[in-house]
Amino acid sequence: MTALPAAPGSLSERILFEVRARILSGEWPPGHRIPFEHELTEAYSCSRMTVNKALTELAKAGLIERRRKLGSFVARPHSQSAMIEIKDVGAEVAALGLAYRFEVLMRTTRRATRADRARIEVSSDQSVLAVRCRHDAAEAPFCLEERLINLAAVPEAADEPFEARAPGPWLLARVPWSRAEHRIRAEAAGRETERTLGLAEGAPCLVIERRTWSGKAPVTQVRLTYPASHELVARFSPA
Amino acid sequence: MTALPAAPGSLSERILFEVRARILSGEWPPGHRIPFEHELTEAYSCSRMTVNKALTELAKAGLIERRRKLGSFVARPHSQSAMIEIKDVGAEVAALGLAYRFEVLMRTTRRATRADRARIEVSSDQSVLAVRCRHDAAEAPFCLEERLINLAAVPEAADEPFEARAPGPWLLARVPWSRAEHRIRAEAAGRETERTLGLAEGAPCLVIERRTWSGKAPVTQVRLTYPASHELVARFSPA
DNA sequence: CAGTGGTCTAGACCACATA
DNA sequence: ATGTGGTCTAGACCACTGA
Repeated sequence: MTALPAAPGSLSERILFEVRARILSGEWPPGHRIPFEHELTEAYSCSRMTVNKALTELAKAGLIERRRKLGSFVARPHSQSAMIEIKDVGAEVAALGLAYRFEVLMRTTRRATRADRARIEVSSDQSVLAVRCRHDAAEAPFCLEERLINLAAVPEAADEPFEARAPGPWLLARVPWSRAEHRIRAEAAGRETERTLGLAEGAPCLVIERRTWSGKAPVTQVRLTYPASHELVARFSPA
Repeated sequence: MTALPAAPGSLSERILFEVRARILSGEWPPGHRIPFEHELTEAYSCSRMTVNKALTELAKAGLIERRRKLGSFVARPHSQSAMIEIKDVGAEVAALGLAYRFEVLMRTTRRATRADRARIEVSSDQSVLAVRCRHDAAEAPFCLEERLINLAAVPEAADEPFEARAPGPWLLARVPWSRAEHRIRAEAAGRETERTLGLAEGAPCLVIERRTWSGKAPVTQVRLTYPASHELVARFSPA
């Protein structure tokens, strides 16, 4: 085993970092059996719990696979997968260092139409609140938000004007969400979008749709439309 | 405390699930102090390590914040953030149940041009391999791949024809990556893209750019262009 | 059957932040 | 000074799985 750079904090973290470094550097390639727990216990002069904590975390991160009786093995990467973070629009603009504001363009309460029910899982006799917002960065249109809120799940929303806070953060502070589904795609701007965001005809837009549930109850569906200049960025390291 | 549904597996997992259920249900709202470790130790008749394991995981997932002397508190959600998974193109097509094939359209080795260096962090005297591929699903164009490979980091790539395996999986199996950066945006198709994917002029496309490093060395940069019909989908639950 | 990981215990010492 | 969490120990029992 070659020398390794110093590692941080606790002992179990150090073990985690050093094993991970050997995997990522290729010194321990996929399929390689890493030392048994009792061997690492000796190597680091510590108890098995400490080693186990590090290896359990590596296993949860998908870097190793553990098999009883056989040992722990460097995992073969299954998919070139990665994770990307999708932030709240206001926070996103603030992170860019730009002045943020939003304006509610439309706000209607209605029985769920057929189109609504395609967007959010409510029955036809339930009421939804439909909101359309424009988010601005540095006084320029930044994003169009089209949202449905299930009033059966969030009855207080019926009386909320969304003047101080945009619907997104308002809901976030109020309803604990347990599940979300995102869809991201490119789309040509429709007439409504062109007008609101000041785009040319058929300009490409980035569309993010998010549906949110609390337990089994659907809470909200939102469609965020950005001009093509907008980028989603994500940095990701394994584990 | 109200009754809770049965929970899985180990005791520490049960504790994790039950505390999380109370947070997600809103029974313990943001800012609420959850029981001290020694209280949960009593409630579950177990040792502190077992409780600590569950709470440490909740803290790492961002659901609670722990402060010495004060206790553990339900976190106020900072950003309406979520994670999305980006798979390998071949795996993606296979997951759709469609026949997959790919074709290498172009393959050139060259000293890094100015344009190359904007895409991947190499110096002007280093060589890169530029590859263009078309990925097909069910005999129809699915995705255009434009890739640069840093030959200083992956010299074997110079002699690889990418006939059996596409560059993505080939690299994945060969180079352990430690860091990746993704950018996702909408774009109007250029002339090259229109022709390769069979699109109309200026059709909106979803573009995913990924840069990958192994340690500090840049390995590859890839640009995947999809027609607008393509969607990225992600389901996400906290923790 | 033997050896691995999965989980838990009952204690311990320490750092840290409040009071 | 006190009480919390952060970490670790030195054992233990069990389940699984290959030989």
